[in-house]
Amino acid sequence: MSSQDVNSRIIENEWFGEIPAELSAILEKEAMPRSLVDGELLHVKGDEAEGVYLVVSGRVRFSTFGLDGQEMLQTYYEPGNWFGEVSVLDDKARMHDAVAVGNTKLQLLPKTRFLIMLEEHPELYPYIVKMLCRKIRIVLDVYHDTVFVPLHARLAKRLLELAKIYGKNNSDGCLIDFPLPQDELCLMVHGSRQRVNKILNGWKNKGWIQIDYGKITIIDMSSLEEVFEEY
Amino acid sequence: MSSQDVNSRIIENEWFGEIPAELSAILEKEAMPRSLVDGELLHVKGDEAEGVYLVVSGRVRFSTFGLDGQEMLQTYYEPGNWFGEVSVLDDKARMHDAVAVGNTKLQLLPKTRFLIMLEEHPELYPYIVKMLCRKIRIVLDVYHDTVFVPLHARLAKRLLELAKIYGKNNSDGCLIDFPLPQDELCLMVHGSRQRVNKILNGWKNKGWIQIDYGKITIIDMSSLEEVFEEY
DNA sequence: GGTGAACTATCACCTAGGAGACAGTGAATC
DNA sequence: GATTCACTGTCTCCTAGGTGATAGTTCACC
Repeated sequence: MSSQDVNSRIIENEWFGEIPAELSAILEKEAMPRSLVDGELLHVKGDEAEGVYLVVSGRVRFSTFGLDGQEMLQTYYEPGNWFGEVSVLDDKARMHDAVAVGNTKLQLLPKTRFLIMLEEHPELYPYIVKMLCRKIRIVLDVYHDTVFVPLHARLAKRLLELAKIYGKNNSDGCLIDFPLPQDELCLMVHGSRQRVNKILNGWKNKGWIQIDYGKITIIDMSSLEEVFEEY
Repeated sequence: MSSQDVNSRIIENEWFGEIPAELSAILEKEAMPRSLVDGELLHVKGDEAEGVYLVVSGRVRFSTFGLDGQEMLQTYYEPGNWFGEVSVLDDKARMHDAVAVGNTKLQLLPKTRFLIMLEEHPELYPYIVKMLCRKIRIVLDVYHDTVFVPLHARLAKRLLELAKIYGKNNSDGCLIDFPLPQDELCLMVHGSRQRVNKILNGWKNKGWIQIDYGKITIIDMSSLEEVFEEY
């Protein structure tokens, strides 16, 4: 809805930078390295939490599945992001499947070490709390959208978000510099490939976007913004 | 999905009891009374947070709206519950509309007082953190359901949850002792009145539930459980 | 005990969007 | 430069579930 919301999901992948030096120092120094090959499963929904992970290189895909095997892509974690705190903080099962995309290096800070760190540095709590609040807002926002906002508007919104995270401006417009086959986009907005393709082509014909093999370039941002603002 | 999940939304309305005596003492003593008449608006989405509220009597309805005015009911807060922490903790806008149902008495603990209390009692942080984690899990779970789970299964799930919260066992079965016109149920599961009615009548004909004016009694819990476990 | 408001029950119809099938096209690999 | 595979483009058909209209019930209140 508001352009404020548009930013929210992006920040999710950026909060690592906000954190006080202490925490990132501990994370980077004390964590144990962990390597995954392309497609390797880090954990599945229901697993117990080992700890908190920092992505060093590669990418981690976070998703859940319906009973019919239908996937819902939650997010990707990129180098510099970290993830997995919720299950550590509340000592409950993981809520997503996590899979490496490309050969991936992580740093694992074990659960107990993370919790001890919090005890030793209670001044970190406000940061943790703010992060959790942000996650609540993000999820509520996405939930709201999937209930109220039609597919084409969700798609527009998601493209704009991707552009903000991965966008590279070039002569044609803003290229989303991320491997983005349309199937992938479908999983993000939870629509069928056929529909998503049709909507994208509609926009292409209007000159709003450019579609290449595995790449999308946004030519007319403001038209896309209108699409979801007026859904 | 799992019966674990079924409980999750209930706990949301029960966590007040888990909180250490200090916090509830402060909340109950230092908060300022606030009275609302039936239907009175406490705040809307986008408002700045005044503080944290404790429900003393009456009920508060939390919901959001789509552009077309379509309502989505998030939850009710009952006497003993408190709400509104997220916006206080992260100092951002409210995410829901809050409306009094029936004449309602609240206690308001102003934002600054709440934050000072946290500074003075950092030992409360773990509780706050766990509560936020629970909220994340609840919202993710509901989100997952609305994406993957068909209406009839969501409805079954919701009825069982309501039965756990408001259920009173009597000779017929488990009466959901809460003003529950079918429109209300529709807002909760986000389905149309006609569909919900049809599904309910299907179950009535199978003898699983009993439908009265504004009341539903669950006769056969396990059949309803199967409905959403096998959706 | 009569009237109106709130609620339940069901029609018939409509629409968004999912599913299957299959053809075309770029791109990677040998 | 031919083969294969991943990806895009478009059909056609199908289904879940929304909408509108309308009638019957229950209740609350005068």
